[in-house]
Amino acid sequence: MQREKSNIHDVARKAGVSSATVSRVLAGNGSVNAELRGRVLDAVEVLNYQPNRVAQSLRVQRSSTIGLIIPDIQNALFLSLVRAVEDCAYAHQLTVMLCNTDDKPEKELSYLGIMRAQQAAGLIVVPTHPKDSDMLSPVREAGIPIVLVDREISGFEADTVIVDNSYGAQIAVSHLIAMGYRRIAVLAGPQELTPGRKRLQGYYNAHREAALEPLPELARVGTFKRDSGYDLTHQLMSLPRPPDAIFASNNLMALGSLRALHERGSRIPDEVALVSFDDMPWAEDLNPPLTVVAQPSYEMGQQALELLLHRIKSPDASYRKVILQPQLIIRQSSGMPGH
Amino acid sequence: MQREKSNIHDVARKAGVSSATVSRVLAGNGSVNAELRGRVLDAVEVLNYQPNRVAQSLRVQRSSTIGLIIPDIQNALFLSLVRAVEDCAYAHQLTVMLCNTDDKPEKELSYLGIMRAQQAAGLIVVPTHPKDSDMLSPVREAGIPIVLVDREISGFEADTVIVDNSYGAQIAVSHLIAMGYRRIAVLAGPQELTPGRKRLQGYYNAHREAALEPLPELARVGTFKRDSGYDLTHQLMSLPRPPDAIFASNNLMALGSLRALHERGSRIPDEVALVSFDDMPWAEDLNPPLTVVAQPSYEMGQQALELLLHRIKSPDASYRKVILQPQLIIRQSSGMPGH
DNA sequence: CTGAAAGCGCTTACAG
DNA sequence: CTGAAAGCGCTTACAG
Repeated sequence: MQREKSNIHDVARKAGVSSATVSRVLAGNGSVNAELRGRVLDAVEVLNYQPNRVAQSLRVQRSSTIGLIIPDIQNALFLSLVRAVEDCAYAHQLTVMLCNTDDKPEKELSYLGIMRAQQAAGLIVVPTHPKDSDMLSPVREAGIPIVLVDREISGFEADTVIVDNSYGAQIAVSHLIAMGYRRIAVLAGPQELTPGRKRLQGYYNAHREAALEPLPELARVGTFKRDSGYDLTHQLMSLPRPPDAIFASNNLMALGSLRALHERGSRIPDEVALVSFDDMPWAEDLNPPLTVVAQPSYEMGQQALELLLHRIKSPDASYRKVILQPQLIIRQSSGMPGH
Repeated sequence: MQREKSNIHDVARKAGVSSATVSRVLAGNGSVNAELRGRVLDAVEVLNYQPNRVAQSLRVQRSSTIGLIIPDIQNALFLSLVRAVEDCAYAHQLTVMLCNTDDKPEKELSYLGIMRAQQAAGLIVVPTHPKDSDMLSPVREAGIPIVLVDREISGFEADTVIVDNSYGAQIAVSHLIAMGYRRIAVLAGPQELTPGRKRLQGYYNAHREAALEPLPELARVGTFKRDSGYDLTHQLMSLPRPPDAIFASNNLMALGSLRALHERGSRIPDEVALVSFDDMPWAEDLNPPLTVVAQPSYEMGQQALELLLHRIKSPDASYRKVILQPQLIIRQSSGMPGH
């Protein structure tokens, strides 16, 4: 049982070499005589030595930790994203620091400071606010690469991974139109951020394409939260002429909407259809199974980490934007079995 | 725009004091003359100085990061746990490193090594294997406190947060018995770990209490995964005399079971009831809304962090075990509307 | 190919 | 109350 932690000098002493040589062997930098290398490796083995990452980080001025700054892990989109980032990071010997902002700029700012103090190797961030550029820029200028996911920020060019939001919303709504629905409501997200705005645009685009006049009272703007979807749905269904279909702009809103519809005893999709942006692993088990526009969230995480790794290696390369295609998955909440 | 990162000496120079004084002011250790303190604070402000956490960690031989080692964040139980730990850690100026083991001992071992190299302030771990003591002990002996969550490990006494698993399973199964079900199947988890074992015990206890003979062919042992719940349910329902109720030992198994039942067109709960261990935020929106035994998972995370903080402060205090009570939440999957 | 030495940015006895 | 100095464990020019 090796109680005392050994450091590089212990290894050096045991192997009869200098600590520089130990470092070279372990890092694979520079060439080392085969015999010395063998002695070093033996000593490492015997002492169960593992380099101290903190010391390494201080010395090279960069840690092997990446910060993952997202609104909330309880949102299925980010859940899958987190898993992807963690998987890829693990494969690259990086660790990930999880930061939930709850979409609050002050929390984001706080985390940004911590990540900087922590010398993060890089950051993957879902910005909380259109003006995030002000807090993101100093961090990047301090030498920490940043890749943006899900949302774009004006005045802050950066490596970015997004989904074609307006297209996604459009295929969802077009599908509803094709199924015969004509009074389609939209539960829109915040219009300050790209996903909320683009998805609402997609909703209008689908109407335009079908030469349908969108009904102003059926377009409601809320937040990407469960409660918002819940409240908005109750409002909508209390209208003198309620909608015959609802397009929810994200998974949380859809869940809230579903809850409200169940409370009212609305039959889905006979009385009102429901389609959601974002897939969830349990979407098929909901009542009824939910038609969704799935974002390739796992892939988004993978791509984000790849962009980040590339940026770390080549700080001056030009920025890349990866736009992934969402996909319509038709389940029962948008069928019209009664027709 | 402060491009260059400033260090403690820059601040000291600007304030006309030594770096030791700057350190004292910022850390709040030792008393510092009010005027000097003011000058330091001003300099910090002007230079937008933030102490380098890596250097701090190296110096004090302990980082302000805690490692959270769980099987899989996609499991609703751990999802909520992670959120709780992150919230509390944030309140205590700690960051959390997320590590998914997929219940693979080799991944756990690897992460343990990394956390050690990272000088983690402490670890919250859901052990993957009954023999985990062998890998956990060296880490603890190296000075990193560990608190166990969800599972206990023989030969490794430690601060622990668990739920009363056998009680939870028992109230779930007793509820089914009370509802009139008599052929109750159990989808049991791995018997090597406490949750799987205790929940199966609870299943038997409920039968004993009701003076009912459990039917051997209805007790199936699998893994805590979706596929396992799915496969086992298909097997069970293909029996000459299938069960009239199923108790799933965790949320993932329940989801798999639900899927299988839907595929077979089994009517729930008329034909077969389903009760699950673990609540999920969307359990009420499933088809049908799922009766569950809810673990207070958020609270488990809070408690775990508290135990850890206490352990860090008092390394030699005696170990504490927190046992939380699960709670039965009756929804429609266990009702018998047809009777 | 190898080693002695400097230094990353802090904190904390130690001395005054 | 304050400062000079040592040292945490590494890596990497630099010299040989």
